[in-house]
Formats: sequence, C-alpha cells, structure tokens
Amino acid sequence: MQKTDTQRLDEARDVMMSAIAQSMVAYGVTPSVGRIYAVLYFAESPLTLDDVKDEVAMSKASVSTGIRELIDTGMVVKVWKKGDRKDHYIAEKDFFKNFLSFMVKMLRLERGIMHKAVEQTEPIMREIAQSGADSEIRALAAKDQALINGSKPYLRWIMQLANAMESGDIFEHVPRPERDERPSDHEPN
Amino acid sequence: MQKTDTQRLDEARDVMMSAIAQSMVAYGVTPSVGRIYAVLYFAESPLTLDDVKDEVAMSKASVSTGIRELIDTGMVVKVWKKGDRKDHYIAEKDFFKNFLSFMVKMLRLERGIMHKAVEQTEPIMREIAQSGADSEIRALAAKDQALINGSKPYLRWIMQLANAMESGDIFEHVPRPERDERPSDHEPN
DNA sequence: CAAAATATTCAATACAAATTGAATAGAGGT
DNA sequence: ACCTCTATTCAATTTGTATTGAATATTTTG
Repeated sequence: MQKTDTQRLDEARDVMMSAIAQSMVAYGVTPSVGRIYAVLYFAESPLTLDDVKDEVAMSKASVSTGIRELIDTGMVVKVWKKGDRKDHYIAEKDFFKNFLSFMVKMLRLERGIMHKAVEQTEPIMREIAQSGADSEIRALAAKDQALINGSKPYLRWIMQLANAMESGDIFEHVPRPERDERPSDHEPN
Repeated sequence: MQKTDTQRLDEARDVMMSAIAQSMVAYGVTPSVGRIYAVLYFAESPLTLDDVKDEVAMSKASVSTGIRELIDTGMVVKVWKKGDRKDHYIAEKDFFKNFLSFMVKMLRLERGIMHKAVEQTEPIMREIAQSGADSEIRALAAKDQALINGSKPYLRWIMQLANAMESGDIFEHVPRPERDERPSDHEPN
C-alpha cells in the first residue's frame, strides 16, 4: 500500500538528514543549524522561512538566525519567487564546494591569527636574543625566537593549501573520483 | 635593566600563547585546553600537572582532563622523568603533524557518518524508485536516490584526501615550503 | 503613504558544556 | 602490606551558548 512506501521513504530521508546534520556538527555548527540545512537539502523546491520552521519545529527567530549563518558560509542561498512576498531558500548541494570553502575560511583564519602574533613578537624576541641584559635571558629569547620561526613554514603551507583549495588546483593533486556510477547493485567501498 | 627584558619576553610569549590557543579554538577545542597546550609548547622542559596548573590557574581536575584530551589527539605526550613520581608532559610542536592528524580524524569521522547512512538508505530509495506504489512516490524516491548517489564521489574524495594526509603524500602535491630561513631582518609575507 | 505581511533583533530564559572540590583509585617507595 | 603522593573520576555548580517570544524594522502592495 502507498502509505508504507511514503513512510519508508520519509524514514530513509530522516536517516540521511540526521547524518548530514551530524557531519555538520563535527565542523562546528549547532545541531539545529545542521537540521535546517538538511531540510533544505532534501527540499523539492525553495522553502520559505515558515516552511523550514514547520519542518524543524523551531521558533522563527532561530530559523532566521540559523539560515543567516548558513547564508554567510555559502551553504544556503536566498532566491526570489515571483508572486510571493516571502523569501525562499535553497541549499547549496555541492559538498565539494561546501567543504572547500569551509576549509579555506578556516585556514585563512588560522594563518591570520598566527601571522599577526608572529609579526608582533618575533622582532622583540630577536632583539632580546641579541642584546638582552644577561646571557640567560638571551638564551631564553633565542629559544623562543627559533620556535616561532620554526612555525613559519607551516603558516606558508596552510596558505598554499588554502589557495589550492580555493582555485580548485587541489583536484589536480587529489583528483575527483570518476563519475562512474555503475548501475550495479553494490558500490565500491 | 634585566627586569624589563624579562617582562618583554613574557609579554611576547603571552601574545604567542594567546594566538595558539585562539587558533586551536577555531579547531573546536575549549580555550582552556588551548592554553594548556600553549603553556606546554613554550615550556623549556617537561612539565608536571601541577606545573601546568600553576601556569594556567585552573583546577587540577580541569588540567587533568584537558591534558588527556590533548594526549588523545596526539598533541601532547607523557614522558617519564626518572627520580620523579609525577608524570611529565611535553607538547608535540610539529604543527604539520598536529594539523594533519586533526584533519584525518575529521575526514574519517565525516565519511563514516555519511557512508553508514548512505549504505542504509540508498537501497530503500532505489527499491521504492523502481517498484513504488504510484508514479508520484517513485519520482520522489528516484530524486532522493540520485541526490544520495551524487554524494558518493565526495565521500570517496575525502577518503583520498585523508589518505594523502596520513601518508604524507599531500606534500608531493602541496609541497612544504623551503626551509630557507634567511638571516635577513624581514621575512617574506 | 498607510496597511499588511514578512524578516530580524534583542532581552529573558532554557539548555548544555566546562569547571571545580571532594572523593576515589592508582602507583611507588620503604 | 602499608603509607604517601599523584592522577582521575564524579556530582554539584558555574559559566557560556542557543533558543525563544515579544518588539522592532523592513518590505510589499493597494
């Protein structure tokens, strides 16, 4: 009977939505925001704020801020539907795009924080290492300076990685798998 | 006078420690845990639990659980110092190693969550798409099935990325910058 | 330009996570 | 085997973050 198929399909969708939300939580978003994205991911057409609100059973305020967060990270976009005053939202379904832009943001953030601190502190340590009052403090400063300088290659590397991810060059190195969805029943692991 | 140099050095170290902690927060650890790592990072020799406790001004309990978390992720290791009953801890100072093992863990986690859900739901959707009760539900199921299958290349790709990061092959593609720390005063940006 | 519909902000609340002191377990030395 | 010192666990509390309803702002329409 049809009822059962509908139920089974809904259940299967729920499993996938939970998995998507759970994965997103690992990347630092709140479970509610993950669920909002998951709902939009499986939506058949652009949804309004109220549509989403009903699906996830949260307040309009939470959905509003949640969607904003998703828009800020590029995982959701706002679309206009003519003849409707409400805003409509759709999920960016390309996981590659979502992952890469998340990573780029992360890497740039880290490099920004660290680079600023290095710029600020390395000269001080260098100076103390060279002309500090006594040999003891010069040794300490020299050690710290070396430590900081040792981190510079890492900072340059994560920049390169971010650039490769942003430009798509990363795929020349770690290639996208073939689009060979074979009709067979069991996929490769 | 020596006092001033010591202060300046301490201040500079604090700036770096804050930056390190802040970066780690971006990767999902709590600020306290970040500070613990930062303290160990700049320590001149292995520190005991109590040493760290004094430096970060937290309870022994928090330091204990914090260090455990850092040990679990490989960012800190326990070392024995002969003649001392206390455990001693040192920071893993290689940022490449820390970053890569974090990423590998993340990617495997995501792939695990998603793969499990896909395995579980895709067959159901396929079946409904083929032999569902009416054409409407068959169409819905087919759409969902396509969506899920579309995510498979992504899952395979993040596995490849994780593998490349674990094996170090990633450096063949995104090379480590040259170790050319020139003695000049201004480093490249 | 008012009226109606929608979206956003914000202070208050509910919830969750981190931190702690006290109790327990564990290890080392004698 | 006991005593001492250290590390860990756990329930209680603090702290911080997410969520909400009500109020405000914004947009659209007639």
